[in-house]
Amino acid sequence: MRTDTTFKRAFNDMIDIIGTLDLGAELPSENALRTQLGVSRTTVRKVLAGMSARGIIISEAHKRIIREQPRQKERYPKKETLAISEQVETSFMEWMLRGDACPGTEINETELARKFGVATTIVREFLNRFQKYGLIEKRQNAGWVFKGFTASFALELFEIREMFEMRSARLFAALPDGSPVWKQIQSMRAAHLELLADIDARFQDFSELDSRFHRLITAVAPNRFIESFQDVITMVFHYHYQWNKRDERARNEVAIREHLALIEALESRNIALIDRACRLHLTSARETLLHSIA
Amino acid sequence: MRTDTTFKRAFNDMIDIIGTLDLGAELPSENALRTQLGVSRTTVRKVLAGMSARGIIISEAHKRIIREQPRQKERYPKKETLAISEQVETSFMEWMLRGDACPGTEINETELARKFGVATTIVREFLNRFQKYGLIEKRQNAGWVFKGFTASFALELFEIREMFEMRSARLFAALPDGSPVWKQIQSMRAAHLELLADIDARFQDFSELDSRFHRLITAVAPNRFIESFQDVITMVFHYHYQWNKRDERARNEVAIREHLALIEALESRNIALIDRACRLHLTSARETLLHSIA
DNA sequence: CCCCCGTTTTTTATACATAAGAAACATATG
DNA sequence: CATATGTTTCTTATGTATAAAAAACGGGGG
Repeated sequence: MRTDTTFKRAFNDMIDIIGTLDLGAELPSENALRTQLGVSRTTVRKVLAGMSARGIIISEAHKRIIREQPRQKERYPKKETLAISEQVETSFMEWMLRGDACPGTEINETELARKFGVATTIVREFLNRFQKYGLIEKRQNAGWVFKGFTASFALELFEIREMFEMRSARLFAALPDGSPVWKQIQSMRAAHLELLADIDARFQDFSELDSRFHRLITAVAPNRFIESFQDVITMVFHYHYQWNKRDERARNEVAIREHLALIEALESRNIALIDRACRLHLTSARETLLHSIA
Repeated sequence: MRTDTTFKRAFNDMIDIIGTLDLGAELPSENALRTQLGVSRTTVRKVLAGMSARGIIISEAHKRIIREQPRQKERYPKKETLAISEQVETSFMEWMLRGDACPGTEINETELARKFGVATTIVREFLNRFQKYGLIEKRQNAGWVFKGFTASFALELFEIREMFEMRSARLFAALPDGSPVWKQIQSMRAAHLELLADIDARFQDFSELDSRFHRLITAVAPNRFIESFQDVITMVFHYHYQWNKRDERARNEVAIREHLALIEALESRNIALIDRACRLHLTSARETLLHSIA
C-alpha cells in the first residue's frame, strides 16, 4: 500500500544523469548510482529495470549501455514523486490558508482524511508533527483545535525570532578575522546585489536566499532548538506568502536592502550597529507579516 | 482494540468521589459527574454501570443511591489507567536513560514495538511527537537516530532557557504594583519556605514546585513557543532525575534557596539584581545537570 | 580481499479494521 | 421548557496487513 514515489523521483533523476552522458556510454555501477541518487540499491535496480524495459539502456553481463536518450515525456509527473505525507502537508496548508479555517475551528482527523483522500493514520501523523508550529493544539481523547494564523501568532513568533537572531548576530560578529565565514558573508552580499540588480525578473528567488542568509548567521553557533525554530519560520514564510502575493516584489526589495545593511553592520563588528540593523530588519518583516494577515 | 484506560481512571476517581459522600446519599447527575471526572457522559455511564454491578450503588428510577463504600482493592492498578501511548513514553525513557542507547544509536520502530509489546503505529506516533525534544532525528525512508543525552544537549538547552527566563523575569518585574501576581509570588515564597523547613522529608516535592514557579514567571507574558519549550525542560528534569537520584536532597535545597533569592530580586524590581539572581540559578542548575551526565 | 551484482530478509509507509470514548439526538420527567 | 437519562452515530486510539524501500547476505571475478 506504500506508494512508489521514491522510485519515480529516482527515475526522473536518472533521466537527468543519462542526459549528461553520451550514447553508447557505460553507466556507473549500481553502488555509485545509489550514492548519486540518494536511494537504496534496491530502488536503483528498479529504476534500471524500468530503463531497460523502455529500451533506454541495454543490460549486458555486468554492464549497462545507453541505447537512446530518454524523452522528457517519460518523466513521471511531479505530483507522483511526492510521498503521501508530503501531499498531505500541502493539502493541509491550502485548507488552512485558503481561509476554510478560522481560529477556534475544531479539526477532525476523519474528516480531513476524507477530504484529502488519504488514510487517517497519515493525517494523524501529520498533525502530530505539525503541532510544533504552534498553530494547532491537541485535546485528550478528542480532536485538535486550530488556533489560527493570527496577529498574536505573528507577534509571538517574532518575539522569539528577535531573541534568536540578535544572539546569533552578536556571536557572528565576535568571530576572529581569519574565520571562513567572512568569505561566505561576502559572497552572500554578492548574491544579494545580483538579485537586486535584476529584481523585477527574479524577485521570487528571494525567499530561498533569505532562508540561506539567516541559516548562515545561525550556523556559527549551532543550537538544535534554534535550528528547529528556523523550520517554523521557513514554514510560515513559504506557505503564507504562497497564498498572499500582494506587494511581493516591493517587500522583497526592502528586505534585500535590510540584509545588505546587516551585512555591513556585521563586518563593522560594532555591536550597537548590528543590533540596530537586525532589529530594523525584523521589525519591518514583522510589520509586513502583520499587515498581510489583517 | 482501544484500551479502556479512560474508563478505569474514571472508575478510580469515582471511588474517591463516593468516599466524600455518606451511605444512602444520592449521587450527582450524570452531567455533573461528567464535569467532575473530566470524561464524556458515555464513560460516566459505564462507570456507574460498573459500580452498580459491584453493588456499590443502587440505580433506582432516575437516581443512584450509595449502598456501601467501595473497598480500596476495587481500584484498578495504576498501570491500567495509563493510555498505551503514555506507557510507551515511559518505556522509551527508561530504555534511553538506562543507558541501553549511546549517541548515534539507530532506532528501529519495529524493534522498539516488539521490545515494548505494542503496535508499530504507536511507536511511530510517539517518535514523531518526541522529535521536538531534540534528542532524536529522522532520516528519510529509514529509521531514527538517537543523538544522545549529552553535554552539548544540556548546553544548548540551557542557552535557550537562559534567554527565555531572563526575558520573562524582566517582564515580570515591570508589572504594576496592583497586579495580582505579586500576591501569587508571595504565596510561592511561602511554599518554598515551608518545603525548606521540612526538606529532609519532603525534598522530592521540589520538582513539582520548581515547575510551577517557572511557569508562574513565564505566564505573565504568554508566548506559545516559550511554553512549548518549557515542556522540554519539564521532560528533561522529570525523567533524567528519575534515573539519577544522586545528591537529590542537597541539589533541591540549593535550588530552593536560589528561587528565594530570585523572588526577592523580583520584588525589588531592580533589573540588575534580577539578572544576577536568575543567571546564578540557571548556572547552578546547568552545572548540576552537566555533572550528572558526565 | 574488495567491489559488483543477484537474492533474501527486514523495515518503513500507508491502508484498513474495530473497540472505546465522545458527541449528537431523542425521549421522559418534574 | 429545562434538565436528566436512554439511544444512536461519529471519532479517536490502537492493532494488523502489505507493497515499497532499505539493509543484509552470498557468490563470483578481478
